[in-house]
Amino acid sequence: MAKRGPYRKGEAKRAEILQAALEIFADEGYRGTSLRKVAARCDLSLPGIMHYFESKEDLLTQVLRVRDETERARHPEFDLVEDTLDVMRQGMRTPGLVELFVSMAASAGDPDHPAHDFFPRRYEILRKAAVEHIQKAMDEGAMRTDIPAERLAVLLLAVADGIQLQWLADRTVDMQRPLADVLNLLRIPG
Amino acid sequence: MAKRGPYRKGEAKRAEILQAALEIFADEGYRGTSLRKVAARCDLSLPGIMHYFESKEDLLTQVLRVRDETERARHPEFDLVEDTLDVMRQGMRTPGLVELFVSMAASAGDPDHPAHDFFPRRYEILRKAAVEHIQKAMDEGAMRTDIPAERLAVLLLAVADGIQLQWLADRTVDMQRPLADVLNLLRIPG
DNA sequence: GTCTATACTCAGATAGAC
DNA sequence: GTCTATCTGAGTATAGAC
Repeated sequence: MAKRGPYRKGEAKRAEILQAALEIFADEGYRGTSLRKVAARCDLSLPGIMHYFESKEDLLTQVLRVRDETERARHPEFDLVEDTLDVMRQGMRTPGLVELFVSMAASAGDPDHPAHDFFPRRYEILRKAAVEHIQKAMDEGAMRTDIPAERLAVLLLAVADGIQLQWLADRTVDMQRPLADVLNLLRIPG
Repeated sequence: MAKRGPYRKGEAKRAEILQAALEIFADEGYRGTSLRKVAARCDLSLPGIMHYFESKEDLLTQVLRVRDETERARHPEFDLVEDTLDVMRQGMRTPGLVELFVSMAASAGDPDHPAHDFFPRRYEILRKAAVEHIQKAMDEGAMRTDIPAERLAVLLLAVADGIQLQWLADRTVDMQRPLADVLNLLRIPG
């Protein structure tokens, strides 16, 4: 399935553009970052970029995908607590990407938005992974079972997302604390 | 302090514009709603609107303010549980406003954004109100005290915001459940 | 003070040459 | 595969009528 010639180069360029976009949004924040800036960093014109992507929103959606994949690669085996906390730490280093994520989440409600499917899928994956680990903790008797694992997963994700919103407004809030707090509430004493 | 003549009319028009904007964003969603549409609904030209507001972002910030005030007016005396749940119900009826809120939260990180102060202030107010009620519940022995009220307030707000993000992606998720779940976790059994 | 008309700027998107 | 040139539509800025 190894591609040859121009195809290979195209894929590489596509990846380069996505990486450039990710860095620029990370560095300069979501607001006021245009595709022309991204183009400049790739030694390309705007149409040069549009050759590889259907639209700006399409490009940004794929930036989110790349970021997720990068994060996933950093965590070969998933650990509910440690990994979630690490994602927060990662976010604190790249506010622009958190802004991008939140902004896209707002627009992706529109069925015509290229990220319209991305978010539900993403939540489904995260929820499923969380449920697994919660269930395991329950089986081990380390976690209370009076609320079903599925509901706890939704709750945990909500805390993780919600604290990021507060953090965007006030960068002094502790992003890790609330997560630790809910987890403690769920832990069976002893 | 009653104003007269043109002043009065100006204030009225300003309010009318904000109301129109609120309705259009509520009805048609955040994405692809332009100020020209808002202008049309007010029988005004675009510059006519800009006479009253510094910029689009300024206008939208004030829409958020109006919405908050409307909500507050619906709840003369604040009740932590019931009111938060009611705000969720309100949001379910107006997804476009939730999108607007989230989108603004993303951009308002920029110090130059007109809503840059709005969000921290808002969170501070909500947190303070929440702390008060949590403290009262603690004093009454109805809520566990092993986590300080201030931290619980942050946690509760995070759940409320976070569940809205999940709901934007998948409108079948239960927005009230997670809130009810954390509150149950905090309640002292018996 | 209220508002329109006009014009300008900059973003993303598109056409077509090379 | 990439550019130049252009288009469209958004927000914005200014001049001036009423």
